[in-house]
Amino acid sequence: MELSDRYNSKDVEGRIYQWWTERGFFKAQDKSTHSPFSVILPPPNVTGSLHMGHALNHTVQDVLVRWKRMSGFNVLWMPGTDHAGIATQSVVERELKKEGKTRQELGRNNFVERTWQWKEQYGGRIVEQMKRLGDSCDWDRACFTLDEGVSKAVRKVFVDLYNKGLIYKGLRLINWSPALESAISDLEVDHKEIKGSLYHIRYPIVGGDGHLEVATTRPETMLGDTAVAVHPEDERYQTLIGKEVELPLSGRKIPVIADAYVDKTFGSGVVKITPAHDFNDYEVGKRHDLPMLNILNKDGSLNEQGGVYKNLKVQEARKRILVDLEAKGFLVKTEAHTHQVGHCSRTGCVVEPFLSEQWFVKMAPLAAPAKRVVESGTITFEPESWTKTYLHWMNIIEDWCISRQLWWGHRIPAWTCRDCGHITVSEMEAKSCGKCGSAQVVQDEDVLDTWFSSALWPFSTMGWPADTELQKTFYPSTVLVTGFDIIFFWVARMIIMGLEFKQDVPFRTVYIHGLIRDAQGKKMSKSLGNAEDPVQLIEEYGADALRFTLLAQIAAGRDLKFSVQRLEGYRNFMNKLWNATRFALGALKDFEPSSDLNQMPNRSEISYADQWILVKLGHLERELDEALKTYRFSDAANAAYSFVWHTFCDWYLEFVKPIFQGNSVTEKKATQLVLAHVLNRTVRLLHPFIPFITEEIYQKLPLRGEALIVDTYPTVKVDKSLLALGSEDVAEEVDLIREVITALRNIRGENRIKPGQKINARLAPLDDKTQKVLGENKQAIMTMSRLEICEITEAGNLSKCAVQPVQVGTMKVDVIVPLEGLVDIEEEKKRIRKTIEKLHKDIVGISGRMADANFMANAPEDIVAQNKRQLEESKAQVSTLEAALARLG
RNA sequence: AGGGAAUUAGCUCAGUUGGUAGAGCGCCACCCUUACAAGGUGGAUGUCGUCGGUUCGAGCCCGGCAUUCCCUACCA
Repeated sequence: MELSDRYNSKDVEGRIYQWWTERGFFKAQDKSTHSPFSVILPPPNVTGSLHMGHALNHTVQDVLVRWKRMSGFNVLWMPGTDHAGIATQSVVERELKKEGKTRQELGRNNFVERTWQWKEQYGGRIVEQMKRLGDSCDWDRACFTLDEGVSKAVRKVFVDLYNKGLIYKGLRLINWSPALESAISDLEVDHKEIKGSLYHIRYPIVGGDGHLEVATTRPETMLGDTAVAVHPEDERYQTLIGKEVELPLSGRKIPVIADAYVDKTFGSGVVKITPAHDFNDYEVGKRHDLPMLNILNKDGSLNEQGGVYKNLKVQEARKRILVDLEAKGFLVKTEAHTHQVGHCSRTGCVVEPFLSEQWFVKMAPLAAPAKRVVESGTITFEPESWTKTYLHWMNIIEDWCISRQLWWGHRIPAWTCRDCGHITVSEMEAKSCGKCGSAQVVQDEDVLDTWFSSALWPFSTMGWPADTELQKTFYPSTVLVTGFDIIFFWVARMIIMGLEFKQDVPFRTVYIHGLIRDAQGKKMSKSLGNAEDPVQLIEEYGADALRFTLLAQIAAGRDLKFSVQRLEGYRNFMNKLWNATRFALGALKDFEPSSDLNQMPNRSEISYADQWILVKLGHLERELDEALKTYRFSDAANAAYSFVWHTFCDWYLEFVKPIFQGNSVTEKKATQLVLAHVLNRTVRLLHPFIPFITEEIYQKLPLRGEALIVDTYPTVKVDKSLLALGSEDVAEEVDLIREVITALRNIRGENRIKPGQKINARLAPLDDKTQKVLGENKQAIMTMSRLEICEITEAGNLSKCAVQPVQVGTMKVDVIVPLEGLVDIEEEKKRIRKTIEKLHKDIVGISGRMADANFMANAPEDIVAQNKRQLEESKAQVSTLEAALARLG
């Protein structure tokens, strides 16, 4: 069983994942004596492919899920995919277009059938990509938002809300996407800054010879003007209020009204009012009972109200109207003007405010309880700062337009009676009118906003409205992990629906992570061409490396910049771990594990280094536990990284080498046992972060259970017997040894002594304890600093010597290297002077403080004592160094 | 306009209760030392944006300012 000297993720990941799946390790129990832990995966669009945002989002969830699974919880990670109304419909329409067909030609039923076929064929792609990343979801429970069960929930919710008067149909001004020929919600509108123009236009006053000058960015909407408005207190126009003006080009007469909405200082202080095509004007129109004149067709062209401009698209009509206005002398001037224009987040087209019959959810009564559960802390946001944003939004929430003029989605369960016009809303197909009994009923053509079904996801996936064991066990879920961009689309609406239909919140904690940006800090997007493909990166660097890169950088709700360079670094980390294992397995070749995995060595038999690594392992376990509990993933990842590389590899394995090469069988056996345990424990600790490599390693360990993924997660509280073998005191002693070795290496390095050249050293301990510790670790010091002779004795003559004082806790030693015949003395003088300078800086600072009566009077005793000690020691070290310097001549 | 966040080494960022600044990458020097050159050892680098306040003591707490970013809402 030879391991290659490079970790090759490609050989490992697919095989391991398949094995986990076959063994059913991801499965949740409907009912269990173990505490539940559940996470609902934000269902990605079936049309989608995995992007870096998913990679980050899923990695976080997988870490939590694996950590809890190993900690003995009954874990459910509920996966699924979203039908994504518009996105999916567009994909299929594009396909049809290639065949020269349209969905209208196909007809609704055939089109929907065709879309299902597309979903069956391609919809699984993103799921496969999720598996590449290592997502340990309970795949057998995977749902799709158009599944029969989920659809049933959707219909029930719709009907219930309708019966409660919380869903209504109404003629309203809504955001209309001409490209989709559908309504979209406020949230689906992106405001972009556009450099446009402000046109000043004359509206002649009826029965007078003057005119009013109106400023507008959208001259074409004047065809739909039903008034002009001035501020009620604007002196300039007092006499005109109540009079009429004539609409240029059409000659239609409209009133001059007064409304406080008008800003006297902007433009001319006169506003044209187009209630059917502007949200503010709509409100003004309602206040003044103005006619609402719709001038647009569904595709964004002008309708018959447009007169000679009929059938022209908005942009074209605008140009023609401007030409005509100019020709007839109505256009006063044109100013450059930048303003915000709404764009459809799906198609990018300019959104038109459009008067149309739509279905709405009345939000105010539903939002109130959803606000309270956050205010009261029943649901907490992590990081907490999002609470404010959430509450702010809930305060200004408007009714939610839920109907879409699409074919792909949940069709609205409402039937209109041809005879009496009554609307029958029903979970089952309505065969007759609920009022007059007529059989002439037709179902509403529209489908529901995709987010409507998403809002029910936390319980619709668990079998609701049926009363299932699954819901009893796992609802509410424990934590929801998502980006801030869908707090309002999704999180808020899930809270609302959960409270309304389950009488309980859908989750306890909302963990919000940031966005992934490129190395320059730009948002990753396909159109910018800077989007990294996670699947490609997994191919090249491995899923573990990618996961670790994301985890190491994720800081509470802040965006993170992704760079391949960093990914490479963590790929190297995987390799480091792999090679450490390779070494350890070599050292454990003749290791005979006891049948009892819990068998521990005797404390008296294990080495200093063994005790030290166990102490450090305990520290790591405490750090990881703390970090994971508080969602500090980067802290966790960094602690793990540092332990593996800088504690385990750099020091422990080096300390242990002489033992394995030595003659003491007892010592060797004890160290083997410790090494085997430490390695086992390390991969268990790292598994949630880097599941593949750790499972692969685990399967090769002499000490192991059946599968790492279901082994227990180590904490300082469980399996205490191993960690109890470490002693903090001994660990400090090993830290002294490390410092001594570092001092010797420093002397070598700075004096340019060749790594291969052995040198002699004198260690002058300044107390008995240090003397003993040095004596017992002499071999390690000699090996790791490449010494020929190592004397532990008093300092003696310092002539022609490099000197470095070392101190850890109360232990102190001067590290001395005779340099006779070795090096340029000047180099060593420089080195010593540098150290003295550093110490001097300390001394000046501390002496200043000690001389300050205020400090002495107010600072706590231990701080004063610490300063005092530090000062004395620094002074002592300086005098040693100065003596050495003097002897160097 | 309102709200939020950020400003620490060349770059990306940690720094959880105030007690003399850390990591990774990059950089410099030396080394293919039998786990790993995707490696080892050593080294250099910071008036912690700015001004003031609280404190014996501030990267951290408070206030002002500057710059940058994000969100929400909009001026026709």
